[in-house]
Amino acid sequence: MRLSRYYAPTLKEDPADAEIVSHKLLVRAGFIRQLTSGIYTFMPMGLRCLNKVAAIIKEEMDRAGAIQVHLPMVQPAELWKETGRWNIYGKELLRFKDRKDSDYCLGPTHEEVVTHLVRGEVRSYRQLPLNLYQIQTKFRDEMRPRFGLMRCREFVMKDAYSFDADDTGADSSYWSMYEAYGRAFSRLGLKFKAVEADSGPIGGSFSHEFMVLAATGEDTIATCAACDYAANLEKAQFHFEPGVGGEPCPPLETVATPGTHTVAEVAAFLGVPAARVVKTLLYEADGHVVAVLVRGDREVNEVKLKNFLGATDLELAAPELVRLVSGAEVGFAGPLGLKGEVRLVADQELQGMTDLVAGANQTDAHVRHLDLARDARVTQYADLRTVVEGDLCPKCRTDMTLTRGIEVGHVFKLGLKYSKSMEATFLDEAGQKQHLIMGCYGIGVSRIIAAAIEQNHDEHGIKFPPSIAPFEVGLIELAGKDAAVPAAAAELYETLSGLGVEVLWDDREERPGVKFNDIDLFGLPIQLVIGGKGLARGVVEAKDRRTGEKTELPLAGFAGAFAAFRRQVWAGWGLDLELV
RNA sequence: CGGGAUGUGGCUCAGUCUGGUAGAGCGCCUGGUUCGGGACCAGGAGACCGGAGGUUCAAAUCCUCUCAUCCCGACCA
Repeated sequence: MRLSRYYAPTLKEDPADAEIVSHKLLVRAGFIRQLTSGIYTFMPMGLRCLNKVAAIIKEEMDRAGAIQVHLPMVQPAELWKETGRWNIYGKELLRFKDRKDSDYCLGPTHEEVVTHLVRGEVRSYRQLPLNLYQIQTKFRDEMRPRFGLMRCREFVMKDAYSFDADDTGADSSYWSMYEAYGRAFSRLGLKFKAVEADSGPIGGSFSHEFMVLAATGEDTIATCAACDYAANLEKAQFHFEPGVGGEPCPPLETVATPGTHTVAEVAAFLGVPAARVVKTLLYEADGHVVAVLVRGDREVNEVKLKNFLGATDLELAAPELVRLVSGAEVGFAGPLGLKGEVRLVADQELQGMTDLVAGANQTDAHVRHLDLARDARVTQYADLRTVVEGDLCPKCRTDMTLTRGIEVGHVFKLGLKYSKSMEATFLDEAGQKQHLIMGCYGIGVSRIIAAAIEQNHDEHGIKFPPSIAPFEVGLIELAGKDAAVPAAAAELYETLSGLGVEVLWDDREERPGVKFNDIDLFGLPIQLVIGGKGLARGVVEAKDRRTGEKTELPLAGFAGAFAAFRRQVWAGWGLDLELV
């Protein structure tokens, strides 16, 4: 492709509304333009990149035995009412009416549609297992779209849905997708990690997220350096050593602690470590008030709490409710003397602890010398806190570290949730009616582009892994007055095209600096520069965008020399040219 | 949905406090000189200052309403 005739307008300055590097670079390099909040146009370069990513994912899905379909983006409300999600999905589901005043929505996901499709056609266990996938534009009316392609309202996603006759089969479908995802992300040139994820209220099943490691990630993951344990912080467990138990302490007493609302303030005021302060949080779980106790230096993990309580709806109690239940301003709630039916649960670390400080359920007062076993009526102890750096790995008891990640894939064993609500059944070998066991598997195709850039860039621009770069080679011609150069560049372009290499040929009448900067910005993995001086010596300059290393390739026998250089560039990315 | 901020040529911004009829850099067009890491000179095009209403002799500037975008938070198959 001749750049002079292409459409890839670049910008010298960062766009004002971009915050993170991938967003800035995608706009500057002319890959995308925002149309409105969370909705982007893919320009030629961006589209090529998107297609590259999609093609690799498609190949790996096909290899894993999934079959491609294309499901409608516009979906009737009836299907969503069957599963109850029409009411529970919330505002993220963009709803509208057609001319006949019927309700519709734009598909944020396609469980209803595939299940509907399959229940009409699959009747026998002989037709199973079945795995259908699509690569499609989804729409979720996010409250706060942000970060360019990272969190859009309109985005491209690959979603697959498996249907199995029995649990063993469903597990096997799950792990087959898990493996396919690993292969796909490797081929995409990403540094990633599969982590255990919360399976939510669907229950009983399991789930993994595929995270691209990057400091700007929206998720935090806990990883073990020694073994393969890795989990989303929402889900992360740790090895717990029960304490030896506290010494007996003096009787409970109430002390005035005026104006001390936070744990830090209370600890400082009373001169005790934060770990000896009990943090009491009041939650509303499905309409019931629950008081949750954790050590003052810990954070409640709401996912763990929700799962422990078996609640579908969990949120921190509003200030008015806190005042009603504790009889005090926010900041002074404690385990003793809460009013009404309040369930009292505590983090396991507090079990057996004595001589603690806690809120007194009176404004401006706390209690000290609290012995939970002696003074309070804790219903249950459980792991309710969020993992922190240095907690021990639940598998091998090594220190864990916390890192940031971008979720680019999620595999999920759904079980019977949709097949039951939508009556998707088949006849088993015994002629018995059974519900299909489902799994769903998503990959954020457009988000992968942003993730790849977050992971691979420098001050000059993007560094694309060769497998997803819009073009593999950027060919810069530096003509000057030398009429021989354009001709040589044209010949080089033909040679490379003949080898099946995609080349973006900068044939513009621009100064060299402009060309170098644009090609760096685009992030094409291989740069070739042909100019008068090199041509006179019979060489082209080649640069590896990732490392910045330059070498010269002879024009005589160019194909061979290029092939070697190319293989080396791919290898630098951990990619095998022949396999991709 | 709460809190904060911003809307001025294609892009990045100044001007707003203290009203007097719009400016810079980049980009674009023409000509010339340049030509291996974002050139220089000369000339030029391009903005009803997000929108509506109001105050005033006079509004980008002050007031009211409204729309849009971004940031923080809550939320998140």
